[in-house]
Amino acid sequence: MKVVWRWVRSCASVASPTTAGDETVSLLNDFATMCHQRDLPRAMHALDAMERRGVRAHDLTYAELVKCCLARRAVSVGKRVHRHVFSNGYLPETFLVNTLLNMYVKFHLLEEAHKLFDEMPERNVVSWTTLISAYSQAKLNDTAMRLLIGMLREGVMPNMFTFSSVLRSCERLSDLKQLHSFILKVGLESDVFVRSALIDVYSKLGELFEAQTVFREMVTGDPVVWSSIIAAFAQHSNGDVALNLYKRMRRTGFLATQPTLTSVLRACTSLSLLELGMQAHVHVLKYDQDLILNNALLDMYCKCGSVEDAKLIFNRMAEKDVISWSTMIAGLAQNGFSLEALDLFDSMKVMGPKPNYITMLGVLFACSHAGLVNEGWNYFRSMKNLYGIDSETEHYSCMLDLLGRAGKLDDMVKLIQEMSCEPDVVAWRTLLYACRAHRNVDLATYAAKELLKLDPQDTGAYVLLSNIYANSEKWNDVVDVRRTMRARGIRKEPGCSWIEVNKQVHAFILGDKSHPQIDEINTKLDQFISRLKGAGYVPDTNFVLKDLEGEQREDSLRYHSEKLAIVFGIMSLPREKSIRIWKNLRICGDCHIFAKLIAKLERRHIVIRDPIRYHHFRDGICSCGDYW
DNA sequence: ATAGGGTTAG
Repeated sequence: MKVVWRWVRSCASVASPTTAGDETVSLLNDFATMCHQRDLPRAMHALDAMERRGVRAHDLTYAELVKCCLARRAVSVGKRVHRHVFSNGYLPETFLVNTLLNMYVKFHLLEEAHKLFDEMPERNVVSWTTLISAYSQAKLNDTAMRLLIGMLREGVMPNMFTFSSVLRSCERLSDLKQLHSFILKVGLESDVFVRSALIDVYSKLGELFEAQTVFREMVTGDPVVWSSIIAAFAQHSNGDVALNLYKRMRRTGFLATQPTLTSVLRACTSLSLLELGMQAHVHVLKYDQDLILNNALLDMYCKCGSVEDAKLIFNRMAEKDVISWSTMIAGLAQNGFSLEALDLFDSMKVMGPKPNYITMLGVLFACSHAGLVNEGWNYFRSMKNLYGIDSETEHYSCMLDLLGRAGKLDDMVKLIQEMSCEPDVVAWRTLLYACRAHRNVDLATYAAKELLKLDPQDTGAYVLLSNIYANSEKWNDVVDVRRTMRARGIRKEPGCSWIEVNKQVHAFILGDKSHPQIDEINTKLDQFISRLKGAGYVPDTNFVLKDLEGEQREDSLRYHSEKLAIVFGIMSLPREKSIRIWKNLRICGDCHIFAKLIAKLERRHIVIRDPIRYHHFRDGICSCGDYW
């Protein structure tokens, strides 16, 4: 192939300025000047004249022209230059073809790029890398990986550019390990682009430990490598590690950029650290035009239970995309403002972007938590027609939740049967929850069995089933379930509540007495309980898992972690501050009543965030309307 | 002539 290529090039008739006439010389000079000045119209005019005379310019000049087309986003002009460059059987230098290749890639004309790539007689590392990076960015990962193999087969050695591109197309850990050792062998691991890509991909494949190892081997500090590792931990619910890394990064002397701040906000969000999030907000103010950063800020305020601040930001944002709207709609719904969420969805239909399937999850959630069964059905049924959104399992789960809360167990079964996709763990679990709330033991048993078929390790299924039996006093069945759990080595996750006081997080775990002030908290809790009992509080033992009687049953409720956290909050925070608690399990009915009464008794605003939603307790009532 | 980090739901 190489021989033919040289031969063709030497035979092509090229007019060079030294042998051509004066007019041709000035024409070519003009052309070169236009190209360097990026004057596209006049350059193309000169090109017309050159074609009429059958002369051509130097390949370097054409490359300038192609870059000019790229900058002006002139697709058809670019294609004309492509034709001209290859006219009369002439084969341009590889760097010029690479420039054309790059142009097609940047115009997102992948097919054209690949066609040109196939026709190239000589392909160097830049040609391969340009194409690989194009496929990688288009998420056509298989093609990108196949191209890397083709490249190696032709004996072209990948460089750091190739690796940092192709790594992002690595979907299997085995491939990644192979690539990684190849990178080590050729000594490219110290390139900062390669390092940040390695961290990214290990993180994407859930290998945080490996990501951290790659990070630790960094010698020369680099802001993007820092940002990659911080994002890795923030995205995998290791908010505390992410925040510590961020502190270290700042100490090392790197400034907070938009991506790092976004990850910091996400970490604050997952840890419910409103105070710290507000501190980060101060830094965000520098970048108030950054859409992604504003979206993260919006989410932080919603998730940390401060909808008012979220609304202020939402209304002030100059640019809002589908994520901004979805975040705000879901945020309102989760905080108990379902009707406001649906109003916002109405405005979105008029003046916002097209809703996506996540937006619809927020809308259905709002209906579900407001008990709006008919509205929910309407939204669910019209999704496909109005917005072309297919119902995924998540949408079915929302609908099931809606029906379950409304006690429509028969409709739930019907919906599960007509699902277009296979019912998943969440669907069965939702049915199980509804059966508990509405005391349907037979259906519950069926749902639990289906659920355990899909996932025999589902702790929740055993606990729910056991609770349902306990609620209907079927103690023998309770014992059975617990025996199965023990046999399969399954343990109930202990209830855990956290509260932020003076920028420090205090954890309360069921049965754990390690908090330094635990005695004081317990005494205070006893006082509150007797005062509340005087005011008519009756502990609701329906939520006790154990087969115990009287005092003891009441006792195991007494130590629920959220009660301890509430009492600690009342003790440590001034009255004007909201008591914000987040917990790992859903709040039980007894703690819910307790929180309502204590909020009234102590004139406090209490916010409890569970894995699904928020409860704002104020003056004896909760924003969820006792419906959760 | 070719390469990097961030946001909604689950």
